[in-house]
Amino acid sequence: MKKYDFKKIEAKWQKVWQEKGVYEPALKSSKGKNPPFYNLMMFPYPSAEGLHVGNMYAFTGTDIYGRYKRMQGNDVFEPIGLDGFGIHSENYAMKIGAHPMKQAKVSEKRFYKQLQAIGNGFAWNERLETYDPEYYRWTQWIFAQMFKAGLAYRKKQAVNWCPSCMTVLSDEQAEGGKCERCNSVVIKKDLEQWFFKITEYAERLLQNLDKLDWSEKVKIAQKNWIGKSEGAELEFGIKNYELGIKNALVIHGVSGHKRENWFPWLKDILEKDGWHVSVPTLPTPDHPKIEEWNMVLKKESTSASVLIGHSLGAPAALNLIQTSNKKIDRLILVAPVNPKQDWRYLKSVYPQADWDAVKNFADIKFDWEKITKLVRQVVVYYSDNDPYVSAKSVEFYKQHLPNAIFRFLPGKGHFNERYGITEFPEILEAVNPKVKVFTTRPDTLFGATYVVLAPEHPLIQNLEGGIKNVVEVKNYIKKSKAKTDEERIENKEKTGVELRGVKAINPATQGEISIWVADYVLSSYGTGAIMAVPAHDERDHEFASKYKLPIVEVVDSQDNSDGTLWLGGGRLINSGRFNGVDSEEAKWKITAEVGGKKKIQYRLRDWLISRQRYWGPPIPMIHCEGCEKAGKGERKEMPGWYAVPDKDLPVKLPFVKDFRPQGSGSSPLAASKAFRDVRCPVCKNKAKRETDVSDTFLDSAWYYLRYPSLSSKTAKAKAWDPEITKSWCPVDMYIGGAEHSVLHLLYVRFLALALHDLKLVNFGDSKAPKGEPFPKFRAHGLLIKEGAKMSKSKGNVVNPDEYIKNFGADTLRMYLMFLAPFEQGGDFRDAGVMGISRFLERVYKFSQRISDPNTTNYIRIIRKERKNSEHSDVFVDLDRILHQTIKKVSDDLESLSYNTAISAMMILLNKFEEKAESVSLPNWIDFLKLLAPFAPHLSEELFQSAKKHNSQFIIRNSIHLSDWPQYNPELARESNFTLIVQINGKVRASIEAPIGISEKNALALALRNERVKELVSGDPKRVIFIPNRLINLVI
RNA sequence: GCCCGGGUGGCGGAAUGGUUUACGCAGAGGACUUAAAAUCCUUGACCCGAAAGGGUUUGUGGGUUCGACUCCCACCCCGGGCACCA
Repeated sequence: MKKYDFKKIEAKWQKVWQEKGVYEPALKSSKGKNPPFYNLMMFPYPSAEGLHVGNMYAFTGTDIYGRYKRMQGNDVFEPIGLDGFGIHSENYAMKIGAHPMKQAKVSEKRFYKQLQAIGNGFAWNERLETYDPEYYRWTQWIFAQMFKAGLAYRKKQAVNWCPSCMTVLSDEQAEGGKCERCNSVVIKKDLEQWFFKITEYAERLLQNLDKLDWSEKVKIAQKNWIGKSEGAELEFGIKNYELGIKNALVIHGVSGHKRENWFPWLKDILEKDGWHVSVPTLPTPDHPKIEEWNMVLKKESTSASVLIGHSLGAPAALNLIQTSNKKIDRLILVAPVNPKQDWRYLKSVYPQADWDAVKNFADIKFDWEKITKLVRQVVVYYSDNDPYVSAKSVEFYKQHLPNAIFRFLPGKGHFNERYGITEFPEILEAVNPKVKVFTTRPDTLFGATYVVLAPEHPLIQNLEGGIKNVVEVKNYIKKSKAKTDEERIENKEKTGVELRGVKAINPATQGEISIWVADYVLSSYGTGAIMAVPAHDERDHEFASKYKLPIVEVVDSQDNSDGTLWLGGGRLINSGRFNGVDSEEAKWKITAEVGGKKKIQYRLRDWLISRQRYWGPPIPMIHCEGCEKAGKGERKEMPGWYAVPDKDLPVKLPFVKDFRPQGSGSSPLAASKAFRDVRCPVCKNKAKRETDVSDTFLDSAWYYLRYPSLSSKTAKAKAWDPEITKSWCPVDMYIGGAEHSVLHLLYVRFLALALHDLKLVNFGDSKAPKGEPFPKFRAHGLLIKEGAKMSKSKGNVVNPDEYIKNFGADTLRMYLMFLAPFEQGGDFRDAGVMGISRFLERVYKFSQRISDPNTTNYIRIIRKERKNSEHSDVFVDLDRILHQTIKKVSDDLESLSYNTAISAMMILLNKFEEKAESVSLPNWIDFLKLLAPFAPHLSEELFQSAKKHNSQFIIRNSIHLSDWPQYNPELARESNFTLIVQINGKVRASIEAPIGISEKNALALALRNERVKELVSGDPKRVIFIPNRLINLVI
């Protein structure tokens, strides 16, 4: 008898399959006979010595499904490639002291060899590697498309920075605030970064989830990550002036007029909020005389607490203050002219005005000391391109008003209509500051006893003049910004500082409440400010308790018996307590009453694309300073920026010797002048290349689109062929690890939806919403080893090569699938491998027995002859269990319940062995077909040898291209079953009974049973009969 | 803290509200062998019992039901994800 020589068998068939192209689908021909089925597994990243058994687990599970689909008559496409760009591979190269570009070639060879060895039905002609310039050319092209569509932008953001490795870290690498590699504490660093606007797609990404056939836990993870909350945005007024009179006076400049500029806008808004605003037209706007102006202004100013002076109105305002000798809360100077310095100049640019008159203003003598005493706070707005105000003038005011707040707003010119300034929110802020908060519980507004701002909140700077403890506040902000994530996590105790001297107004109660700055409020979520309701929010409660802030409970209108305090005169709204009921009605009622609005917030942040690393696709962007200055650029809002033209792609990653991350916060590529310095694609002057590379997740966000088109004629000219994409996408089945639940799987979906909106792809049928790349996704579980997590430090990492060498790929594949449910993951135990090894050994032996004419008499019996045979009962039996197994295995394959499918095959083999002489060749071939997806090599070998012994079965060249066994319910039907007899719910007997027995007959049968007779006397009180299962007698 | 997933023999794990423990591993007994390995056969939750049989048992406690691993409520433990998201 021959031995099961798996080494020989596996090598032989792998070669044949590849030569015959068994796994190559008809990608290009649109008239492929079989329906296309795109079966995809997440491709591996080569960041270690070789493939991990976890990869093997995932790939095998996917491959089995693909093979099943192929035998069901689909044209299955199952490609493989390497996600070889990125930090994982770069770090590995550094670790072993290699250059990533060279190491990539080494890993490539090794990984493909291993991938070959597991015997998957990969379409080897369509491999791709993300570091191949022919691939990343299109990754860059996609980036450019995103930029052109306004979906890529730059902003400054604090990123994770490891001071010891001197590099930026991704969030995944900065786990728990510590560097993954060197364990040092990660700090934050502000850097200009590229982002993709994934937040714009938040709602669609969320809505579509319901229509996707995905593992539930992954959908839930994505939902949580997107983090939609519905709530309200409410405005709290701020009182930061001592005089408390809502009365403002606006003073225009030369030829200014109250109907011009932002004056009407400001007046309108302030008056709605109960202010009195006067914007007088001064008597001689084109021939300004200070005496005349003062006369008019004095009348208007008697009750003003805030003075606003624009242009020449600024010195007018200053003069008014010193002559009227009255206390003023705030003085706001917008583009303040200094006549002493500017008048000759003014005359030259605006000759129609009477500038000799303006000269009068130059003679004003300012008593700076007096002014400073009379005005509590001065705010000055100025810009860089103001033709009437020189830098010297600004300097002049800075010198004499050292305590004023100077706010520079670039590009605003002279702050009038000529520069598009008809609305001026910054000045509104200064006159009448408000703070917006986001809350999901507006119904608790009556319990809001203080307001908290994030340290980065811009309002703090605005209020500076009114804050009495500015130094303390500034110190706090500095400290919390320097805080590491680790400190924020470990130092759970909340800290904060009150902004003394300013108060917020609770819009429901009109009561004054304190304002705090505290780092338990995040600047990146909502408005960066909250209303604190300590009675109904644990975090606020903790903070309020620590700083002795009032805690006011909002109670139900039916229940105010416990002496609850009230702000705002005891208005009651319907609301719950700490974790109590909150009614939707109350929420929106109060929101409307205080003039707030409904608001939807997402937790999702924009996708940070830049990496200051070497091993990735260079971001294909060019920055031209000349164009920026001229206000030119590919997109209006980003002057100076151009995408690299398509014809210049790819921007090849140069080989640089020192690829290690720099300490400077820029990529190692920045050091290469040859790479960095380019010509502007538009003005042809000197310009600079972006030197950051893009995130690895961008590489893997579109690979599935490239695979089917790789061997088409258009592969060189296009990222993908629209025709091919249309027939092969979306992916029919996608399988991968749950660890990619949020990042990879969300990025791919986002990019696909964006590409769909840009009309760059067009797929999606009834299976899923348009543009969704993966209508069906299943997450596999995690493998552990002998009850413990696999890790290199423990030395318990399973090396798949070893098992393939000792037991064969088929055994390893099958054991991996048998040890636990695929989607759950399980425990790899060496002892368990033996069980499968034995099973395949037995399969091999049984096959030998069938093919040996000396040991079997009935092997060639076919159906017709069997009917009259003396063994016909046995044949019926065998057919029955075979067809039951066909059903079981088919159903289990569909639901990826591989472990139970294998167990069913074991049961079948046991039965075959028991009745070996009666097993027919067709029976046996059906068994082999069931086995084929799991043990592709062995089943092929035995199938081919069975073919030799009987030519009457039509067999195509490979078992993997043969038809899946047809389930016949007639043959699977049982004739008898075990009737369970229960008495009072307890099993007392089991009797063999025919299927379909009636209740009456079943009862009679039960009562005839000896055991039952002993226990039952007289008629049972009640009989419960479950057809074909049990009968329960209640006595 | 929140959100998932799970808790069944010595172990990995099966089980449309209907015989708990399929299949496999380990164990015990036997056959073959000088012997061992390999292979094959038998056995196999626990307690009482010589046996027939009886009782107990799916993390804990309750509930619904003729009947609960399965459904409901409360709690405990383990694994994973998110984490000051207002």
